[in-house]
Amino acid sequence: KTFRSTEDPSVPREKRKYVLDMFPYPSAAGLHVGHPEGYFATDIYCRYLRMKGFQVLHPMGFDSFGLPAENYAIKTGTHPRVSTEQNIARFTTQIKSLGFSYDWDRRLSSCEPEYYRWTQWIFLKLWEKGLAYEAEVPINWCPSCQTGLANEEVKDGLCDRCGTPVVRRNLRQWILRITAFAERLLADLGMLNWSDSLKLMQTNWIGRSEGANVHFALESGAGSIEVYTTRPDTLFGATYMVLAPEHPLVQKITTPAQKKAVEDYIHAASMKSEMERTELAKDKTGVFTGAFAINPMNGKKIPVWISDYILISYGTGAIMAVPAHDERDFAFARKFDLPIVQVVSRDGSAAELSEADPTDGVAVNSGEFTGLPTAEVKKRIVEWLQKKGIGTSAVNYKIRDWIFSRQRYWGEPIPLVHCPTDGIVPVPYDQLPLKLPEVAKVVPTGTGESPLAAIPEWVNTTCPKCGGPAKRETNTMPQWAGSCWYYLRFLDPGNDTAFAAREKIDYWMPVDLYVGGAEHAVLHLLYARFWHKFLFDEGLVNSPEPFMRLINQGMILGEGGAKMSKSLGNVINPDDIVRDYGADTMRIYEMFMGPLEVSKPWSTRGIAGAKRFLERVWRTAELPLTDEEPTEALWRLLHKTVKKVSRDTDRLEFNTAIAQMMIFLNEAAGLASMPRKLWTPFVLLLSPYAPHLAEELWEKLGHAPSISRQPWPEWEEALTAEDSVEVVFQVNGKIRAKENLPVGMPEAELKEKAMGHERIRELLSGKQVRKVIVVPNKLVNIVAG
RNA sequence: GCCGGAGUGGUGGAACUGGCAGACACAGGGGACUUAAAAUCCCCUGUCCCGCAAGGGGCAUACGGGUUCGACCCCCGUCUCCGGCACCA
Repeated sequence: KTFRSTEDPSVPREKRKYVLDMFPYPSAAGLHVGHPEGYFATDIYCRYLRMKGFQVLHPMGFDSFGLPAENYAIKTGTHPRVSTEQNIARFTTQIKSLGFSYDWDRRLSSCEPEYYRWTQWIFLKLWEKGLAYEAEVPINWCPSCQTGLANEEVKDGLCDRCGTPVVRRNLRQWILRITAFAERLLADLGMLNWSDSLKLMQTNWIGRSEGANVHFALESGAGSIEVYTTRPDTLFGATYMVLAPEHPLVQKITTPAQKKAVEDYIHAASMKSEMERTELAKDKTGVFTGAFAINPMNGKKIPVWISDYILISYGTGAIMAVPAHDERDFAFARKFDLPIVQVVSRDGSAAELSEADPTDGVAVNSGEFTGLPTAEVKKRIVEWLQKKGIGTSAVNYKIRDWIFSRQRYWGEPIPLVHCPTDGIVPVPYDQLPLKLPEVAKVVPTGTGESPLAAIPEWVNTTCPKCGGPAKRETNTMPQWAGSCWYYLRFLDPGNDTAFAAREKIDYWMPVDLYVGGAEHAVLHLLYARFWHKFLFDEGLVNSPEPFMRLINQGMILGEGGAKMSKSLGNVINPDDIVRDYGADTMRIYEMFMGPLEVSKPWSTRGIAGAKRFLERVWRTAELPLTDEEPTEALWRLLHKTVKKVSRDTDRLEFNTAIAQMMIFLNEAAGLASMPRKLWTPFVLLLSPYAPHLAEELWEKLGHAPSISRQPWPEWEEALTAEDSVEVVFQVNGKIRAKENLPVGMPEAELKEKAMGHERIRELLSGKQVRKVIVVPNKLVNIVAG
């Protein structure tokens, strides 16, 4: 069944909602119970919104390019399309069995040519604007996956996908200039309704820092070394310098006596894997180049070293070392017996340091700046450097450009051609999609090149510009390319003249609610924001950000609280749950487990409880219906329930909404006959949560289908308020008595009631009343001693 | 190491803005129905102490302090678990 969503311009913007799930990668393992958790949440929310009169867009698709399919294809000698299609069919069946209200007419799959045509189109736009460039750079190479990886795909020196240690390898790569957007990716986090922890993760990943670039003249007079520092205030304490082994100056400045040692070191450093570098982080290594530079502040001669603790890719690839105030420099100085000079002190006195002290304080040993606080010294030294023309303030980011090419078959071909006369030439837009060549099976090359390189009929082509012989780019795009813009294609999936019509983008975008796992914090969620900002700059979309509100659903853990994993044998298959308990029970159970964002363990007992609740609903529905008025108490309880379920559903607090429905049912189940006036609204409240059951109950009430198109019930505020409350009487903050009193009793009267209470009088006898605090409708606290 | 988040009964969790801690469920105990079992329905269920009982009192939201008439909630310190980053100058 499809819940079609259409654009209706008469619907005001605030009555339209785009609610999106992260589209799944159709793995061979099939759906996992964790998958639907987020889908249930968005589905309940969408059903609720539709009943509240919203126009809702709620699509589903598949992120279907990727390594597992290709690896499986290589192993079995088939085509990845075959297993991908099988997996998609299985996922679709599974998803459909769970009762989601998706608009299936908008289904898309990122590996289909009609889809990746536009992924290639956007890539070409990036290339035209100079945001995609080719370079031979040392990259993270996974020997098992036989492909390069982006920085974001390496965790603890291991391949994020297969856990193999990553090695460094120089390869020609296509790279996207995400760093050009670093400042905006950071600043615009402010406009997003995302969790603070997620925003912080992106903030840290972008890693902005402020400091200065400073030139240190070489003693030989042959130029200078430029460094980046966040602590220009410690310039007086710079007692040596260090270059990254790959720094271009190394060759120029190394003295003949040191040449051999330096070359050996560079060779050894280049052989180290990411893992080795990380593990050896504590033990510093390095070699003296034989050259010296001059500290511009005090004119002292300082030695220039090389070490792999300096990264060529950050800042200028060179540092001034201030061992007194930087841990790494301190360790290095200790190891190689280099001088340590304190230039910042907490109390103004200088003493022997036993470890680096990076905290702010007051300058010491700093010439004219001595005695000034750190912040002031920073400012003045940068001014001084600027005046001298040897330094300037600077900003740096940790984020690197995005290594965008993969040496694999199952991805979008990069639509560029290498021509001997014209260089790099784009495939013309009217020739997109540039389709993957049909192959019987995928064969890895083993050379670090894509399997596409081994298909001469495909590689050899003609140059679109000059018509001469040329070669196709053989790298493909990474898994993340397709997910950078799929939310836009959902708006207009059949469009063959644009990735989406502008009026549809204007109608729906940006996404109002986006739900998915937290594992994409610095991958998909960063990449998609980058592409979206580019499209925004090009005037192709209407918003600077794609996802206004984002929720990360918590993980569903195994029965004991451990992560579900094949090796532990604690994986729950949703098919079994649907078969044994039904989709509605699974929906209710997963939503009742706890807050959406929190990780929580699966419980077979718990799901039995959810089933019991729905069975009880069914039995209650079998009570004879009457048109009589319900009792006052039940009528009030109903209004309270409508209010609470509405409010909680609106806030995505489904667990407490379900609890309230249980409270209502516990009362209503005891009746001898059921007033329609009571039961009809309850069934409506239940319908987003248990749509199958609710649909049946709706018909049982004598209505035509479908309940999903009925208006959401209203409540009367007056009926949700009690007319009396239990007011607590405290003596010195301890509860000593309670009394049922009318709502709204004035403070003076409450105080009188409390003071007059027999038990309170007893406790107060012989004591002096010092103070009485009255909180209307809540409590009276008598302070006495 | 750095940066986050969390810690509440036997279990999952609830508690809105600092105002009755433990809603709702699960598990457990007792009872009804039944030849019996399942299912269902009803009652009890944080913990310790006093009391035959009705009842009363103490202690309890990781731990130790603080602010407040009053703290799961705010502040300081400690511990544990989870997540992220990790030579970023």
